[in-house]
Amino acid sequence: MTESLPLSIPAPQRTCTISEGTEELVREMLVRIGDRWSLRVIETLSEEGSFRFTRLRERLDGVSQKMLTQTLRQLERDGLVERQVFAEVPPRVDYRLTPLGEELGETLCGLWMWAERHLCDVQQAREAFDGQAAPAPRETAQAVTG
Amino acid sequence: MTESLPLSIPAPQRTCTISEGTEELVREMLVRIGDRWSLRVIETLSEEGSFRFTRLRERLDGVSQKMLTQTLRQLERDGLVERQVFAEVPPRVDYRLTPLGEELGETLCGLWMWAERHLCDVQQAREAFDGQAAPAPRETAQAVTG
DNA sequence: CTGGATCCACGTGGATACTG
DNA sequence: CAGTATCCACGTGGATCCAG
Repeated sequence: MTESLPLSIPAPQRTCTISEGTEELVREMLVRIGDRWSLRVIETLSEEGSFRFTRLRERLDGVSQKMLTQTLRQLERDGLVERQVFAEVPPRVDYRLTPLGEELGETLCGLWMWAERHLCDVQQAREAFDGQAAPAPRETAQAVTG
Repeated sequence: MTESLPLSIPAPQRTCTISEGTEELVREMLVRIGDRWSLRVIETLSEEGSFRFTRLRERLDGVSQKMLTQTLRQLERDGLVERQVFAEVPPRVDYRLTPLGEELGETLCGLWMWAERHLCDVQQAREAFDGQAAPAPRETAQAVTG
């Protein structure tokens, strides 16, 4: 298990060497894009470029106005999404991914493919876990004798 | 970003659109490992192999007993973490990553490196966003004169 | 059309007490 | 030592109303 440290980081290139903050940021980003809508926003914008508010909301069928606004604000704050406001009547606002957001989307692709590869594995693991939870007290189910 | 990817990912140009269930699973996994402790559990187990409950809890200083148990259960349910119960007194339980969990950890490495590369970018974006929120009504900051 | 503000339901995480 | 159960605080997401 020491042949490859998956989560250890080789060598930072940037001047901001904050190994501490990196873990924090990773978790923050996971939480951020793991919320109900961010991932779909990134996916949609990544595939089809620019979207205006209402059009985007239609695409993410089920999202409330508040949540879409909130989601877009958070993504914008992290520099992942860019807002372009047109001084028109009625108001028009376009949203699109920044280069930073696009790169994150590409990075997410690795996770995407992991999920695709192991979708069945996870589902089976869950079924097995849930299945053995009911019939037996599982605490002693696979107890090892020495 | 093909040169820095740890996995043999074929350089996606855009978000890879796959099946419905995959997106759901991706979001689930993001939420799961994005919670307060899962990422650290995976990281710790990935780096140092097997851990028993209390030892692991010491490592994740700050985690409550309930949350560690809950976190481990969820990871176990998804087939990412394996439990080994010893029928001893006092009780002993060892936790370690499954191959599936290790592969996920490796996949997460891509995200990790993204965060490392763009830690400054994100921080600056946040400062810029928060900074312009107060002084100006930002809605008309980059408005287009149509 | 865009989106801020408010009220509310619910899930999650933490502290504590107790069990095997 | 490992784990369950309970109570509680808080954040998050949704519905709705209101404003530019």
